[in-house]
Amino acid sequence: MAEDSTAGQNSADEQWIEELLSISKEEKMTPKQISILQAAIEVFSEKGFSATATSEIAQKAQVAEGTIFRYYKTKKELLLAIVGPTMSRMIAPFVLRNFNGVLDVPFDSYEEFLRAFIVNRLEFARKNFKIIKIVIQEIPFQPALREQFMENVLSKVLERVIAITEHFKEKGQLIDVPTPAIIRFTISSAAGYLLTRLLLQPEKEWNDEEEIDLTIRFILHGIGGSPSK
Amino acid sequence: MAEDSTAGQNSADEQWIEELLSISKEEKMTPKQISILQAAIEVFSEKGFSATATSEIAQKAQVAEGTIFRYYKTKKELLLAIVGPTMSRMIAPFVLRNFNGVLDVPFDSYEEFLRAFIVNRLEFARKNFKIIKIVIQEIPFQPALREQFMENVLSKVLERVIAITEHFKEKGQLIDVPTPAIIRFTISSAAGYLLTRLLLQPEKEWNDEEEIDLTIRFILHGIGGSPSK
Amino acid sequence: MAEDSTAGQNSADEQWIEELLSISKEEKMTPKQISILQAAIEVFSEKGFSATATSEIAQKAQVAEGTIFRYYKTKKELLLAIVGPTMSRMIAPFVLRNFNGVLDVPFDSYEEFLRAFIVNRLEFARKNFKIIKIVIQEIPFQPALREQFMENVLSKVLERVIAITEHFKEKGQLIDVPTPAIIRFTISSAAGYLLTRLLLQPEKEWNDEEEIDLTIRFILHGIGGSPSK
Amino acid sequence: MAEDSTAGQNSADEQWIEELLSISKEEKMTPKQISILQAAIEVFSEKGFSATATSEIAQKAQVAEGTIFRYYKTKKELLLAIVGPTMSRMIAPFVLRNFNGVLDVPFDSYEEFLRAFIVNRLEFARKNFKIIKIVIQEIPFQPALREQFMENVLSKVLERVIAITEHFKEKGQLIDVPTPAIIRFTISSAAGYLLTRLLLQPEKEWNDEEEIDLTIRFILHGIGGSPSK
DNA sequence: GATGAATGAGCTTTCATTCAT
DNA sequence: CATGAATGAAAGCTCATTCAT
Repeated sequence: MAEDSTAGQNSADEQWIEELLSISKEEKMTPKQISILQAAIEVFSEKGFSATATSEIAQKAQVAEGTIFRYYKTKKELLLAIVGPTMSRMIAPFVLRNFNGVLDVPFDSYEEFLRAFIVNRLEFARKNFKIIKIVIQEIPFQPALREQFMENVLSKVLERVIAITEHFKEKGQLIDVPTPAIIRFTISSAAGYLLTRLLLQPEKEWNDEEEIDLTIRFILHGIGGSPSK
Repeated sequence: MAEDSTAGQNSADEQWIEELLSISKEEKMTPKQISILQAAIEVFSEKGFSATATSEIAQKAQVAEGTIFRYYKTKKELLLAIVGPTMSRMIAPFVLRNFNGVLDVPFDSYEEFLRAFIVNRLEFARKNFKIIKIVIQEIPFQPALREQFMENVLSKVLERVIAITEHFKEKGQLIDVPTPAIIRFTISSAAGYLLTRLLLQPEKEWNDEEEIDLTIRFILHGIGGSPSK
Repeated sequence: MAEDSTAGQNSADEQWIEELLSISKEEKMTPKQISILQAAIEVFSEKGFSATATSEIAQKAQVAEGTIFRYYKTKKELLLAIVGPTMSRMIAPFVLRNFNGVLDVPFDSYEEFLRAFIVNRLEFARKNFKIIKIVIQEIPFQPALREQFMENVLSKVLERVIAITEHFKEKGQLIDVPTPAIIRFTISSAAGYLLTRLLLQPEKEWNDEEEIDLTIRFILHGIGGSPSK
Repeated sequence: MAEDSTAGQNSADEQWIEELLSISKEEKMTPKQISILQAAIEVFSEKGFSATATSEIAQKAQVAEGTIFRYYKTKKELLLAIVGPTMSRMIAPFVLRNFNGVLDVPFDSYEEFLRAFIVNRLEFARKNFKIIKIVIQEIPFQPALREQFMENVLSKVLERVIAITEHFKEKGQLIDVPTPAIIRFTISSAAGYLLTRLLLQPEKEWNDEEEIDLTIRFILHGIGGSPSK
């Protein structure tokens, strides 16, 4: 329905709703807490974690300074509260289909997988742009974050992606190159598009479908011309 | 050989110490100033600019805190003094050969260009790893930095790279895909290798020559297996 | 009687505590804020504005240093908060009787006016001695202060005093000398008494009534002996 | 002589020359030292002693920072070096004629004395305006200064002025009022003119001769009209 | 729960003073 | 003599955190 399709195109500012929903399954959040998180996401992504004053978050959240510390013992804990759940959801599409240990690859071709992967992560990145920016900025400086990322995100994603890659290698859809390299090529190319699309030239008019097609074709066949022929 | 030609380009980068310290160009730097810069690079890259206390820089540089401010009026000025010259040197290999407006492409094949480019930038990134990390971390938050980067680095590099790309497109060595996309694919793939190599898995034993070969082959021909068809 | 009428004017000044603390007018002040102001007045008048450390104010006010800056964003703002209201009250007796534009001179003789004026300002100066000292010390160096003084205090007082002076000149009670000179003579003589009384020889035993009588007689008749002939 | 009278009208900025001459009798000053003093006078009078940085003095004097401390061990010593000699010269006209204890009053009338006194001190104040400003500003805060002023200046001047006053009281030229009061009246009136003339309205066009006449007439006869007569 | 006044450690920056050259 | 690099104590100010209300 129109409802749904437009919902998919929701403004980036509403990213928190989705986030909150996934949290609300665990614990209820008060409106104050929600606006604290909203404000913190806003200011952290704009100024960086260290350069952000809790007083500014409080002001933007229309909340007393003390209230922030009622919910989150320290400023760092507030950071983790924002970034943790989003990191979990980064891997959702990879683990969802992997439950009960069955290695099932629901794609007929690597191309199909690639397209689903890029489209899906583009959507995710669009919705969680600010939080992702925070994650990337702070991972180098927050050991807790890096550890969580390595253990809960990267390793699980890799595990899954390795399986998929080798699945298609066996099917002959991928050339016989070490799996880590193939994964690196794929992710580099996909991430290159996402970054250009959302960060470097966000205001440019993009034809996503076309660009994704180009990107996939590149991943599969490269950019080398065949003049020899 | 590619080895030699890139080595020739490297020679510009090899002066990095002198150039970073701008000894050969503007004024001499005192040992104190040098150790301030070194300490600042160390701590900024380790903790981030905002989270770094000038007192820590002073301590690491074995210098009184006031001494820092004799050389750099503010902490931000110190940041720019570190980052500015390095940004200039990021583009050195691109502008060097572009002098007097002649569009000369000193490579017979795109592959040759690619190899020279990757080898050269890998060397540069290895030597300037910490500073590059600082640049990447602070560009989103320091308008002065972003502006300088956009105007002095990115635009000049792109201008040159566009010329090179279209040169090889005309020679039929590259497929007929919009130039921006080709550049994006190339840079994504190269950067993907550099990041993995230096940031994500720096401790892994890397066979650079082999990996660069793989990466170039990927850029030119992709990872799609042909036999499946 | 002069006594009564000046007492009536004094009543405005007698509220100095409340008024300085602006309790009756704008907002309530906390005890901490009051003791900050009191400590600041003390130390500023004793050491001068520039030579006063905020840490000393904090210590004297039994308050953490940060608390000062909760109430006053900068040290200079604290100065203005002390000095501003007092400057306003310097002119109170002059504007009070000037309401609704009517030029009324509630004194039968210049002598009566003089006595009321000197008594009233002596009282005011006695009560606000330290603040006045601060004002005088800082006016040459604080443009904001000087401007405020010129526009809000001096011009209004002069306007009123000119009117009074010309009123008594018309009545023949004052000789025909340019009004600015007359005002200068009067204020010099009155201020000369106040300064000697409060600043130069504060510990001397003063018979104020007698000295004021002498001063008024001087202003009116000078010190020239008549028998010279 | 013409020499002398024009020398008396020297521009205010050359006040230091006169000062230096009076010092040079004791010890030679180097050009550096002179420009340090000049610069210090300038900046102290403009910003106040405490708010002045020695670095600014050095800069304005075209001298290295260390040079200042070669001549004056501390910043305060520099202040005293400026202010001390000038204070001595404040009393010059009073002590000059008082040598060998003879009480000689070289004036036939108090009026004559007054005129000489005011003209002379106006000239002095004009030449030493900036230094006098510094003296007045810093006396409240520098005990050393206050002590020197009290002992070396005020007491000697008073001693002399008391003698003069009583001389003319005996001659019947002054009314029989306590001498301290008479002195106060005289000095207040004279100082009132000097301050108005040099500080409050320096840019106004003044007819000094006329104003001094008015002031003297005021001191002697007051401003009271004689309508009753 | 929610507040926001209060804190004090710590920040960046200034500055009088020293001293090797 | 003169310099100016170097110092480090102290300045003004910020900010994460606490706690009485």
